[in-house]
Amino acid sequence: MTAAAAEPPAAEPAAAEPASARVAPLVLPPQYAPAAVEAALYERWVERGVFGADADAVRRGDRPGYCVVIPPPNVTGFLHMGHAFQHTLMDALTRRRRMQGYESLWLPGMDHAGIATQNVVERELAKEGMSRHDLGREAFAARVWRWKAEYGGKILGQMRRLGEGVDWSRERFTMDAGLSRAVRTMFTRMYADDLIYRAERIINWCPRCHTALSDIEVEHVEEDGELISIRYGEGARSVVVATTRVETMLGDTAVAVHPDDERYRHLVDTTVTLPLIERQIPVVADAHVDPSFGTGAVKVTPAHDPNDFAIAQRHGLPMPSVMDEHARITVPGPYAGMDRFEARPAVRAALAADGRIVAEQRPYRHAVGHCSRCQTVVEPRLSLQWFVAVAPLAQAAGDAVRDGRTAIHPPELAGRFFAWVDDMHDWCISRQLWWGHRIPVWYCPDGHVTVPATGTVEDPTACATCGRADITQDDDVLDTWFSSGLWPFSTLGWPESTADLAAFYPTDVLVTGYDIIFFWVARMMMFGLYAMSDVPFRTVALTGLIRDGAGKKMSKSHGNVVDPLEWIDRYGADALRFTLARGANPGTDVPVTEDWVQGSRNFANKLWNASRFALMNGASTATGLPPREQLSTPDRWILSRLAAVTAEVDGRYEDFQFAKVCDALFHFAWDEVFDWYLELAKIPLAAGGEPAERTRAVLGHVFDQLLRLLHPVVPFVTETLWTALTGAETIVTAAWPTAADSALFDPAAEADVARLQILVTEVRRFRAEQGLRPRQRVPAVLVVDEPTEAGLTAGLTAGLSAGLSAGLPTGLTTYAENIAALVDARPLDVATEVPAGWAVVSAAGARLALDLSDAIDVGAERARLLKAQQAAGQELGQVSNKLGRADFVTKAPAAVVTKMRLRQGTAQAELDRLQGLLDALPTR
RNA sequence: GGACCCAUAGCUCAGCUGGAAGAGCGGCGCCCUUACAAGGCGUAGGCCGCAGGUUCGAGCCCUGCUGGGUCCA
Repeated sequence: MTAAAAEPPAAEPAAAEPASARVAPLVLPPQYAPAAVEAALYERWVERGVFGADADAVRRGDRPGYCVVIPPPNVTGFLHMGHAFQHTLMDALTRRRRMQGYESLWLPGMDHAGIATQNVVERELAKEGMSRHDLGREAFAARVWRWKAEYGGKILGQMRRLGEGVDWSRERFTMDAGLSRAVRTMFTRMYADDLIYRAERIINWCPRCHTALSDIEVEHVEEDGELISIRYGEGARSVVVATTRVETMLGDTAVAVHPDDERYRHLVDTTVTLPLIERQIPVVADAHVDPSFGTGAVKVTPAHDPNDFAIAQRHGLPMPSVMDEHARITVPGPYAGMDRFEARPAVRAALAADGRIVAEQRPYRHAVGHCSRCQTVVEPRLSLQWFVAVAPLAQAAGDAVRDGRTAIHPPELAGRFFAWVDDMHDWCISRQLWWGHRIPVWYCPDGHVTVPATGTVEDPTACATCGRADITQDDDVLDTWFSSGLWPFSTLGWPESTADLAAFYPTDVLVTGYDIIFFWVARMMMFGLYAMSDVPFRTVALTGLIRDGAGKKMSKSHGNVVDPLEWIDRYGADALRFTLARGANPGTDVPVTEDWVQGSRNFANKLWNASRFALMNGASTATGLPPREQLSTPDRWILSRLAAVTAEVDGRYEDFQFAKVCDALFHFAWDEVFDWYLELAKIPLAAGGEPAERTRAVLGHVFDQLLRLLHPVVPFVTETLWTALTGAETIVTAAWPTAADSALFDPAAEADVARLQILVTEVRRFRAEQGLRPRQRVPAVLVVDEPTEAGLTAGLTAGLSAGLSAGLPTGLTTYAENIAALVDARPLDVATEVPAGWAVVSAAGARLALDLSDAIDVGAERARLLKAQQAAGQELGQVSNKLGRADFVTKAPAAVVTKMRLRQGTAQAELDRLQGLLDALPTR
């Protein structure tokens, strides 16, 4: 990497001199070196505050507001490919809006990740031979804060590497004072509204983390287990039940059967003997038992299974716990103190010895819940916890989507959302941790509960019921998600009514993966609607999952995780971003491999070199576009195409079609601007004078607009090139191109260039098939039937506009020199007849003859023409067949029939053309 | 077990309300042409998973089947 690359050329006073006088200095090296410029560009953006959003500007009505909040990453986390993916999309959305003149706020921050962070710090302590209990609660919390200051939030630095245009002045953390106040406010308000309650329920317990987990913190994994069938009772008074967790039978308090099940009717309301324990337990009839599953009888362990708990509640059964917080057996006797996984075979052996086991199925595939933080098998456990009564909130969240206040993109994934909110269990929000927002509830020794009134900041000092001063606060903290759910408004200052809230709430878009729709969407929706009486975001844009090249989900367990930073190092942030955005079809998964990133890097480099060519040839935005009548056909063509692509890109952004945005820009840039317009521009640039000036202006305009259109996705390379082209400060706040200028649409120019492309392509193909070396120049003539203007030949040989043609399509004769250059023919002349022995290529209504010195491969050419003729004949046959059917002609829409007739004509003409070429082939 | 999504070129995916099968990468051939070999030019490759149905017409709509995937139990 050169010094020139490290110093972005933006500061050059490019526009100061007349464009014609500018001999562009070769400040740009022939290869783009992202690593040399990215960090400096990012620092400059932040220093200049280009990402800062001004709420007052929105309030004053200067600019509309636009806001995206980042679903807060975990303070212990690092940037993974999924982040890079979603953040790229959010960055593109907010950068485009910023360019469109919105006051665009992209708000960053992190959540405190209660379990994960506590685990990290506890591991640290363990290395010092300590536990958090040795430190005590306050010292432990202080230690976590210290850890955060030193090691936490690595991801924020990595976000800079990716080029994320976030407003760092608004960075938030869920444990900050402001957000903590939001949590306290939310809790107390919901408590007052009876939306939060405390109850003894079966919750998911992690025996390693020693805390309750919510349903979504449990991951179900298919595992090979065993299904053991056990006989309870004796003889006619016996029943067989099956279980995968034999040890829980120590806590059984009943056997349940379906009330209509004839097989067990005689047993209902009697008792059977529970083996090993030798306790009589009742047989109860419960309609929730599935008579077709297993034997139709189920053992009931109320304290260790949610379904059994429900049965026990309905039948007033006792609910003894048989395990402690470590999942060790507490039942007195031989198993006391055993871990559940030790007790399992021990209990099974004892049952076997007792002749109780009637069947064993092994392996038995079934889903086992694991702690999402430490992968320990979760134990359902009866305990006293705090819950959110979600029914009314979930209903409101569902309704907001149903009635369109929040749109889900793509719409077919809305079903996932409804499936979740329409069948949501109450949410367990208490956690037996020391890191998090402590539950704002106090108890007095008499058992009274004190919850501060909403809005009070101070902790209570006396029991609200009896006035006793010796009250103690609940030991537990709130689920991290309780604070993350407030994110879209707590970060904007809620519960204060701030300028930020007024300007930016509801936020515009939430970008997240369809796999975790319930995490973010459902909870933020519930809380936003409750606290703000409005949805937290207008739109939810769902992305797919990042997969590896083989289509496997990227995950640690698969061992296929790629660190995005590595690819940024190797190929640049823009290459990674472009790859991810280009794969982003709404709601579908994105496989990424290094090949793709390489391809994107190649594109950035191509853009770099094309821009470099333009700059070296004096491309400039200083003069603006010349008047239309001075523009050449290629000029008008590329401007027309630019207008069309601008419109397309704009439209695709509105539907979150990032893949199509990128694809449209990729093809426009490479296939049209770089491959054709630049080649066509070389002629007037070489000619100098007015044509060169005109071309410099058009080049300047096209690159200016193209770079702007690309900027939201590839910010670094576009910033570098655009500032070099325009001499302006930064592209970040440059105006977003609009397609409003439809005057630029020019179908005639597009048609002319299309014909030119067809002719050139045909000639190139012919040359290649004839074995001509790419740079081998051969004499050629454009064959015209009847030159009706005397100036034609003169005009062509001068390489300038003859402006007329006979037997040639408009514009083609004008660009004889272009054609000559494009097909490596030299010189290109004009004649009315094909010189004897020359080969002829005909296309787009023109004929071009090449002097191959009688050396053409007649056989090869004949074979190709025959093949082409066959294809054309097939087309003609199909179309004619269709047109020959009365059904089609009468029932198909007129437009389709017309189109079909047109195709028929085209096919016939093609056949004729090919026949002409065949006839003209030497017969040797 | 329940629900949803997917099946199109060797690979990964586009294909809008049904009216001539597309891209990227990879493959093959020729070129180091003064913007670019991270490049240029040309080119091959597809009973659109299977079986029915609707329609003048189906990659697209309907039914069933098979094979993948995801989420929830």
